[in-house]
Amino acid sequence: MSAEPGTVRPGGRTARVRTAVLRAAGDVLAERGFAHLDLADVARRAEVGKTTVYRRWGSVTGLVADLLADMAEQSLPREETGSVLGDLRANASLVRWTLADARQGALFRAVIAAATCDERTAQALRRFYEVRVAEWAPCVEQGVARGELPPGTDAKAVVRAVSAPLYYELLTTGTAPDTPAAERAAQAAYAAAVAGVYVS
Amino acid sequence: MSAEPGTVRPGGRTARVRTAVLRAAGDVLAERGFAHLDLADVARRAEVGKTTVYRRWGSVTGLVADLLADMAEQSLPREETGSVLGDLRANASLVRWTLADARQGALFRAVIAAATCDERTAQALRRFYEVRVAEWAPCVEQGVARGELPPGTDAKAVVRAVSAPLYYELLTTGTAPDTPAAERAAQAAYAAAVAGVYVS
DNA sequence: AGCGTAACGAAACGGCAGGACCGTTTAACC
DNA sequence: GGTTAAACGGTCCTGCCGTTTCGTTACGCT
Repeated sequence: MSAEPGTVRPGGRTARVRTAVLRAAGDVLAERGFAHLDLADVARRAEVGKTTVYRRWGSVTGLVADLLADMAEQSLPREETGSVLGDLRANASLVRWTLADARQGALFRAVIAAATCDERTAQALRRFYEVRVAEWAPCVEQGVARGELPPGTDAKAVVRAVSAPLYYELLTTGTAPDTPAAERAAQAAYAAAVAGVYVS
Repeated sequence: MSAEPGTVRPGGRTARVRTAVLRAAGDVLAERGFAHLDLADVARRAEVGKTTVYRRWGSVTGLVADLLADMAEQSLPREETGSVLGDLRANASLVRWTLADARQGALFRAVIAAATCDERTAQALRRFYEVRVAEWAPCVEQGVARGELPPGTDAKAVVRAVSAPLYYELLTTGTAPDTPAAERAAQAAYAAAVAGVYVS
């Protein structure tokens, strides 16, 4: 557990290797999918020794988990539109755009698949969503303060309610949701919140 | 493509083998998860030749797809409570119960993972949801007819809106949703539908 | 009941993912 | 700039997944 390679000596080369491998893994994921994610192939594309990939990441799920952690760091700041519905719309649009993106959409599908197999990946996924949800929760809290939503509304629950139908559509239809779907997701979450469904 | 084993001569032995293998596969999924689904292991548990499993199902995803198709056949009839909200509650409860069940919950996780890798499995999954959603859509249509929901409401969209947060919770937290979560899912879908979000 | 063949089962085979070994490079510290 | 060991990379290899082969069983049909 201790002495994870890459943590003791995070100098120039080590960081370069990590960057190259994660980039290559993203490429493979986007164009070939999770099932064809071969660590040797990733190593070849990254122009890195196969041994290194196996030593540092160990398995496909480990690599995907690290890729997710890397993505969690570069999170976009949320917009503020002045109203809850506007903010939820912005959030829905952001999620939709993320899922529609070739690299990110493929990554999410892969991550979800990997999380059902591997506990470490599942933890990474949970942490990612906690961060994302916590980031957007304030817009709901502001809405409560402004009197747009009933007091006691569970802010995180509302944010999750926006994402849920979009991910559900991605998984059940296989294609990323379109703009009207994002609009409906925001509207639905807003309507439910106004009705007091998320009052704890 | 033609001459799929098991279709030409579906007599006693062939059917027995299919039953035993599907049962064993469900057991392995429930107790070891999708990642550890080894066809040789399944064959051993089913007391069936390894060759047979590979010949008839070919791969892990193929087996999972068949398992899903088998489950699709034994669908429970929906309840009718007399009100849209009551029916949606019943639906949410059914979904929750399904996801909480050890065998079925594990199966769904596996199917979702497999669907992201394999196109045939993805098709099987879509067909399954189409059937399930179409089965529950009438309760929404009845609600429209009774004047509980605005005319022009997309019945299937409402039904999907009930399931979405439950599946989302299963995937992002790794645990099956609880009873209050199911209640919220039904309430939220109802509130959004009343607000006219799903009017096409 | 008896025949033909679809489907099953045991064992041997092959390819490849994943790991072991060991020499080489280079980051970190003085 | 010199030293140390952390990390990289090439090569070989081993174990397992999936396949092929061929003999056996028993289902469907008349």
